[in-house]
Amino acid sequence: MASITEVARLAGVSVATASRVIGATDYPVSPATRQRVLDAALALDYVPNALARGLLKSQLAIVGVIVHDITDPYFSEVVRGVEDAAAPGEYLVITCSSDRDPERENAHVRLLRSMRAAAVIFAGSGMDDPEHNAQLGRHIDEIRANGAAVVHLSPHAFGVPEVGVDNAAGIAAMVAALARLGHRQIAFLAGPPSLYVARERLAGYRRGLAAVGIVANEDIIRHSTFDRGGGSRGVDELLAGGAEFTAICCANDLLALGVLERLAELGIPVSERMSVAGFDDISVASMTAPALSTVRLPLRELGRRGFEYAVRQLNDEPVTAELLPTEVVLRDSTGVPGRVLAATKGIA
Amino acid sequence: MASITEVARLAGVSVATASRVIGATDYPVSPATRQRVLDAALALDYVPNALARGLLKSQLAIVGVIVHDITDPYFSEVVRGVEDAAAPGEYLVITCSSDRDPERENAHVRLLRSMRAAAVIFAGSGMDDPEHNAQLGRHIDEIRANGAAVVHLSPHAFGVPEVGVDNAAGIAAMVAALARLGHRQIAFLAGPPSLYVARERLAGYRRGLAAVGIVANEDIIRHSTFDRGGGSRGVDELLAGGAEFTAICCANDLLALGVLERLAELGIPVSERMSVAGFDDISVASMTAPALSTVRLPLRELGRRGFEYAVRQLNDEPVTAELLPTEVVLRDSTGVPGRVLAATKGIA
DNA sequence: CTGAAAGCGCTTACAG
DNA sequence: CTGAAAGCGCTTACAG
Repeated sequence: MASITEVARLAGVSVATASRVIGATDYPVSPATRQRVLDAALALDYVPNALARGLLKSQLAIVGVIVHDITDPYFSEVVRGVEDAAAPGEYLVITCSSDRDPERENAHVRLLRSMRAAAVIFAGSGMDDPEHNAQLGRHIDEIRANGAAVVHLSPHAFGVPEVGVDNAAGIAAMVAALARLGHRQIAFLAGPPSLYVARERLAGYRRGLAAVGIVANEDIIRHSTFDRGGGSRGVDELLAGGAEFTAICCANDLLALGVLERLAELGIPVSERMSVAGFDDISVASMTAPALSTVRLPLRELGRRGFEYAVRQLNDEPVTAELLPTEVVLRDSTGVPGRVLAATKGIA
Repeated sequence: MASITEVARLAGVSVATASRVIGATDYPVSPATRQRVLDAALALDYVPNALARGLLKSQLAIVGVIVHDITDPYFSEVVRGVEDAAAPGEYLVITCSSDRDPERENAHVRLLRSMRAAAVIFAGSGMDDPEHNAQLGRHIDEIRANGAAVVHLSPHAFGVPEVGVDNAAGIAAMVAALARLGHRQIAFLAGPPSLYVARERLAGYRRGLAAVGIVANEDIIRHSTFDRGGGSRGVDELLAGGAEFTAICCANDLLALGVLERLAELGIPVSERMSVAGFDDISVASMTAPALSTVRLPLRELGRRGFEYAVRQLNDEPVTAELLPTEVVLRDSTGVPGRVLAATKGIA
């Protein structure tokens, strides 16, 4: 691969001059000289060595995105947003699936530091794990001290996300929608208790209930993993619990998908006998049968804004945390409990 | 961030010695000295500068994966496989969503070259676009000349994938399965004609038909985009065509998902009146209603093997192209045409 | 407007 | 076993 030295030689100028036209700075170079350098670069198919440049600036034009799992539609959507925002500035994006494993997350962040990534975006929620957070905090301090940006898109150990979503308000809005349909006994599948985002959503559920004057029944609130399996198991636990409920509100869509599956296996018709609501509005949500009612999160936008926030930080521009709006999307998995129940009886 | 110079100073050794213990080479260093360097590195939270190292080797421990769209489950699954295989060797993976746009693809590959990526994996199929391929070919030559690896996971302009899947055999197997169910009029949604992988799959369809002695009816073969919209439009085109068919075989799952949606809108029951088959077995395939019959591709394994192939190339180990097995998975979207048709008539 | 030179943080012959 | 020094490919004061 041709280096700038060869370009300079071919153009008959010094490397300093070559660097000034390649670097596209506003440093004055005579038009004739500039053209000769450009011609030489083209002739040699010159591609600047980003490593050399990065070594000098102690920064590479890459942004790392730490996700739980890139195959989880929530995260791939966020990553796509980051990619889209990063492309114009010629940043490349590195994805790191951590599986919420502190070891993996640390290893990735360390590698990102070693490559002097310009920014690290934590797409997923933090976990309540003091030891891990201490280590993570040290990494983050070093990254920032090095002039790179750190952005969180979900609640984490060190506070509020720089760019996020109002999880509590979103869930509360769904609870309100369910209540408006007539539901009073709304179960909640809460996700992992150690995840800050799950805690926010649980708080939103309680707040939503309180807002419509319903007393929370702890027997129909279940913690779970944040995947389909958790939803499926949640249904079994709820049913085994014996308490009555006409709707299951889930802390994310993956749980709701598992609930839908399990309910189908059990022969319990949705929404006739049971309403089911998700949260996130991942792309599959509209493709299930019945189509899932959920709360739409502007996932791609979240990624995009997250990157833009990072760039502003890099440029020392003023930044303020922002909260993106959520929206309740009622599809076919939710319905009126009373009326539909009657219809079911009629059939049976 | 501490540099190796500071580590050396703190340990009271030369940078050469420090480098030798940090670099974990087998170069002999006395145990006592080694320990002092290790202690110093730990005390300073030393993270080696990958850019300096990369500048020397003209190679960074990153692997770029060019995908069509990271939010497409096919690709996120492949990327996850690459990530999993890359983690032990401390490689980071860069994802590039090109949207099958030559400009974007070129820009990404160029950036990957500028960062001296150790490997570039083309996850998606090549396109029949001579101008673009010429440019791409130049990039690939340069990358390889630079000692980096290039791997294709799907057919491309320059030949067969280094690690791939037998698309034609896979589709042919599905056609055989459909024929075994009794279908004789099997429509085919073929995807974009310019995509090499789509051509392979179309060839597989023809071969599968021939194998069971069915003469292909060109009226029920339609090209399309490779997304849900293409499937939906395909149904309309097929229906408008007037030719009879009892099954729709799709060149990928996304098309099949669109077919399922459109058929549901039209009130045509699957599989009672129409059998639908996909290809890829992306995770959603098992979650649709009815669950999609499809051909399973070992997507994650494809990514994993692709990376391993790249590593072997980097180490100058002997490599041979490999084809991963596919498997027909019959779920609920396919059924016997005759029998079910009769049942439908009985109801109607 | 142009160029010579220092230096970013490493690794690796080379010498001892 | 240890260290001094060159050099990877750039950018950027500094001098002219």
